[in-house]
Amino acid sequence: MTITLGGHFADRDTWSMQNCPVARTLAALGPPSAVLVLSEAYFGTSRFGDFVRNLGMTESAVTARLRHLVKAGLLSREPYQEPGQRTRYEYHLTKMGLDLAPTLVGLMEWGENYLPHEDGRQVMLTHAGCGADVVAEVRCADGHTVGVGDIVMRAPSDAVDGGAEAV
Amino acid sequence: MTITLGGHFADRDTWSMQNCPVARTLAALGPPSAVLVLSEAYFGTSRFGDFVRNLGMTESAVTARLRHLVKAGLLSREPYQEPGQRTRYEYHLTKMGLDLAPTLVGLMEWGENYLPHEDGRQVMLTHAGCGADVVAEVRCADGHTVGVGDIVMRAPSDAVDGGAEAV
DNA sequence: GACCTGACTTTGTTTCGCCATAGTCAGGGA
DNA sequence: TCCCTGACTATGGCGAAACAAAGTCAGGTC
Repeated sequence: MTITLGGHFADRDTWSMQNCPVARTLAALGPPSAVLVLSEAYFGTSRFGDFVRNLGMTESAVTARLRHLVKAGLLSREPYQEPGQRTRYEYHLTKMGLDLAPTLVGLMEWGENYLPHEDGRQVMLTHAGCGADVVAEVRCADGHTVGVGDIVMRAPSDAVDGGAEAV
Repeated sequence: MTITLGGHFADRDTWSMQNCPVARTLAALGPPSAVLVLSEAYFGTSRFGDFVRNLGMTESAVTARLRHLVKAGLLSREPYQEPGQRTRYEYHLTKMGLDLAPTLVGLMEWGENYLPHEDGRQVMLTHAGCGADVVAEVRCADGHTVGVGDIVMRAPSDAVDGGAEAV
């Protein structure tokens, strides 16, 4: 079961993965440790020392990751100042960073479902509003849950053609 | 806006990212190139030579990535034989691999939304059943769309307590 | 057995990322 | 200015990953 390649993408041999959107996103993110830094930001961590302590990474590695994520626009670096102390900076998720929520939630759920901690599941994500379990899903704009086999990949111009066919 | 840390996770200083589910998933996936290999499998590619050609990676790199993904259970290695030819192997997504769809779709959408190709958006994912656009979303079991700020992270035992409070 | 060739292994090189460690910078207060 | 210390820089070492290139393996057919 795979994504159906339609229109422009129907012939797999005629297009390249080079510079595909997934690759572009991965470049913006950086190495796996960057994903962990981003996760940490999702958990509310914003200060340098806390990232270092919570992630168990060295200061130089955290510095490099944070810098890259700020440059990529996923985090913003904002000054703060405790009374009587110097100006420091916090790292906050930008809208760009927040929009990776399905990806992050998907990674977390997958890990809990397939590679649980030896003591079993450790993390539940729930909806503050209603208490129900939270997951990342693939859906369509009409609200259907879409399996991989029901996904069609096309070019924007192809989509227009598809609409014409529906008429 | 971040995930709310509840119950067991409320005090950020008392738990560690070490061996968290996201980290476990990332370890199972491997380096960014492994994500591209997995994406390729989502596009329907299954044969060694096609992975190599479509990804523009060397044979040895593809070999290493495929082997790791098979070992992690995301891909299965299945024999096939064209008439008059030797037995070869195809690499197919397992259920474990398929369940990373929200993550993969999220990466793709994010890339198209924030880092479009110079010629603009290249990829549209649509629902074969109704033609509507497909996206990865964070939702709760009751069907609500959940923003990051409305996500509560708790331990499974906490969730039980939460239920008691609701009563 | 020889041949074919897809798939994989090996080797050397380069690059990158992370670590440990030492040192420097920066922005306040005293 | 000095002191403090959070944040960052620099350096050397190591491992992983990817590449280029060469070589080997494996499962058929003839």
